[in-house]
Amino acid sequence: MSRPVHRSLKEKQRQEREELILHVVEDVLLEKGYRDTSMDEIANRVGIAKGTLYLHFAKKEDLMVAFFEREMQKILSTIDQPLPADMSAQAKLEVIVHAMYSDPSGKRGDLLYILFNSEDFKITLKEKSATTLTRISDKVLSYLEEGKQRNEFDPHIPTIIMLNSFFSVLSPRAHRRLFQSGEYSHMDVMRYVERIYFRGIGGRLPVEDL
Amino acid sequence: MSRPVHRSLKEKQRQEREELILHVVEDVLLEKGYRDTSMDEIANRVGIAKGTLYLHFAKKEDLMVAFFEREMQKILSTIDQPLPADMSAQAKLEVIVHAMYSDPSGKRGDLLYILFNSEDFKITLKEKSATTLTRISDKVLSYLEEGKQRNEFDPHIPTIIMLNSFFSVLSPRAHRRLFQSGEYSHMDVMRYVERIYFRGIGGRLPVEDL
Amino acid sequence: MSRPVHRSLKEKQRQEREELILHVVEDVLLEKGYRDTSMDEIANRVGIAKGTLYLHFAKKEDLMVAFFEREMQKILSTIDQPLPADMSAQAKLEVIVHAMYSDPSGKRGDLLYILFNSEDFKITLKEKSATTLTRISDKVLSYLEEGKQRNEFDPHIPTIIMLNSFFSVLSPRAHRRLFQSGEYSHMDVMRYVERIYFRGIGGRLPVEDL
Amino acid sequence: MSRPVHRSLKEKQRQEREELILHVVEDVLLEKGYRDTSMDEIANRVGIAKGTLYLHFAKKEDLMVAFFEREMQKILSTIDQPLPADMSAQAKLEVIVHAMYSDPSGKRGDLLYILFNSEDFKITLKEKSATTLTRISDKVLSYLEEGKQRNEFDPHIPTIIMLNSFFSVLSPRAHRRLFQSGEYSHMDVMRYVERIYFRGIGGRLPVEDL
DNA sequence: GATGAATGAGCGTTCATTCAT
DNA sequence: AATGAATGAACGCTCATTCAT
Repeated sequence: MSRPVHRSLKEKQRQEREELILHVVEDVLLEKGYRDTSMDEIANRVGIAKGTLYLHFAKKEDLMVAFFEREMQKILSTIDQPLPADMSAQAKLEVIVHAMYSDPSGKRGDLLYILFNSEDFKITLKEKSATTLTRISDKVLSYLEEGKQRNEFDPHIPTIIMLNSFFSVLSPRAHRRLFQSGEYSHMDVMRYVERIYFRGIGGRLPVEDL
Repeated sequence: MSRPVHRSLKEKQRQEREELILHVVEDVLLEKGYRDTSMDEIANRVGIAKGTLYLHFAKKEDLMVAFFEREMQKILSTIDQPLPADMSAQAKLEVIVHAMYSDPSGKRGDLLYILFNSEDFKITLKEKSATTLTRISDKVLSYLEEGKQRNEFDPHIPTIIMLNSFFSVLSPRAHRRLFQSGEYSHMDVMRYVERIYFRGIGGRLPVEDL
Repeated sequence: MSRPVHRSLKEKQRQEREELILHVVEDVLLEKGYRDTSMDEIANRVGIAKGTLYLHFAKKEDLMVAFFEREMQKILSTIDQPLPADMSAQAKLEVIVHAMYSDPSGKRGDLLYILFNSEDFKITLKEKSATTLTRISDKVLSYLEEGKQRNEFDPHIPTIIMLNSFFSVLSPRAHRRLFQSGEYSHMDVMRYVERIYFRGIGGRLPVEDL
Repeated sequence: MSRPVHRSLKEKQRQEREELILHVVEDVLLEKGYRDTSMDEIANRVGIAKGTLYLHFAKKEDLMVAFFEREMQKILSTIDQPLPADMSAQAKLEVIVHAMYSDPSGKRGDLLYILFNSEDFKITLKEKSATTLTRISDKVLSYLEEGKQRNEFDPHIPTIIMLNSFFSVLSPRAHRRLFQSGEYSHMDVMRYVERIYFRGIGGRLPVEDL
């Protein structure tokens, strides 16, 4: 029975390294952006030879796709759970906002930002991992529709425009410097921005403001 | 006394060419994005030698900085005129929105988008041309403050957060596909997004919605 | 006394695997040529690890040398049997031609072709396995000499030139497309080419042509 | 009028260097074969930077195609002149043989040999420069047909097989070592091989042999 | 000043070979 | 003995920058 153990050990090590690689990718992406992230630098930082990197991911693009796919899966797994039917549409959307943007460092949001804005890469990635992205986007869309039907949100604004605004206004990249300077916490900033967005689409104000 | 004349003639030609170069940069940037814009292509399209390009701008980055600097100066010159004191803060901000994003083609907005998103380039650029950007930003900031004092806008939201949201939500890039698909006009989209933003910060709804 | 048995068992397995490897090499060589035959592919097709391949052959080149060496040994063993003394020199040479080039598929000829033409590889190979090649070549040489003495072949042509021409004109690779297109059978082509060669060196025409 | 002069000077230098590059390509190809000829080595031997090589030829393949195209054009220009109608077919073919294979060094033949045998490269090249190659081949074909009609050559042998044999038997690569060892001159070897070929296809013997 | 030929560091990718297990 | 993960030198190619003319 030593074989399976051995194999799963190897497999475990492999996955651990893959994790390590993806971790480094995250760092470098955040520092340098997509185009300036070189396979050499990733390999060096991981502490492996460049060839080894290619044992895990056959192309740079594959590596990046894997990275973002994983990132989006994390979000999806958080938001894919059914929410109570009596929950307001806004509350449901707030759950999604937190899944997407509320990690302590604010990295998640920055990465999504890079994903959505990385020039040429964007197109390819969207083709390859459209599914996961679409599923997230569809979820948001359905809650926005629901909110309009329930008269939570302004029915005069096209849902598709609400959807686009959801992703652009809530992206924390824009607000990055604020919580990096320490003036506001990441959480504070997100709360204010949510308030702007939801009031903007006709939603209610948080209780504390009444 | 022929020297000064000669020199200013030369100088005029020089500036004309610089204009031409920056014009071409706009085209190529919009077509290909920052990273895929090569010095070769710019020189070719302008009809000058690559070396000549480097007489005007010592580095690719300098060229890009100059381009965006000029772009922001255009905006600044439009919004720098004093507005009637009895104009509402929101109306004043709408003037700025239109200066920034409302050219018929939507090019301006796309360029600002490229500017704000061009990976590593962004950081450098902000260092070099912070002044102009700051002056635009200060203008927006002062109108936001004014609006809060006049009770047009929600005083509970920090102005700095309103400011950041102003730039992120109103960026038309996010909505690009919408008016490129023809579903909505550029103007329609901007109107809806403005509505979301201004209502979001506590502003009034446009008259038509009352 | 169990050791020798064990060892010879191991040895037998080893040789069987070596056979298997060389078989696979044949396939891949024919499909891809020398340079595009990778150690990875060979190991995969054999079903062993790449490291194991290197236990048998220390370098890619060694593997190739071994393969061609064996190929030539096969030819040698066929042509090494003594032929009837009253057989004409031409008939004897035709036996060799058939040993070298006449397998149903035409594979043998293609392999010799690859051997003789594999760019840099050729030189090294000739050094390492000159012996077997020389023995084949000597056989041909002796029959050519014999034919000249018996007045079968033109005594004015240096035997060494006859020898070189023997290998070049009879290589079926040159004629490959012909029998691959189906216009002529492999056998037809070989017969015509033999006719050209033997008449060329002064030999008789086949009976059917008289 | 200095401009045209200047330009043609530049152009001249450009062509001179292109010549130099193609010369180096010839050397390296003969030494290492197609696959082992690297752009780095070519550039180094020419004494220019790698990038400069790419100013002349956009891809390795283009460089190789250019090289072989030029080589074949040389042959074509020699054999494309009309020959006297009363010349025998064999004499006409001998003109072609000399054009193809009779340079003092025997390099030409070796290069054609590399061209015809360079594994993957062959296919691409044949596509790109099929025309020139076809024109040479057609010329040979037409003379062979002519010879058969005039009863110079054996009408029982298919012309296409004569054609293939023409290129394979007369390739001097096979005979390289002979004249490299000094035993026979390049010219001697070619004369003997021609004799074998032409007698082989039913042609007459040279006068000296009667 | 204007040119554009020349440069060379850097990129993503491959693969024969090694070596810890 | 057998494995296959790991290596790293080498490849073809690009492009911002320089510099002789």
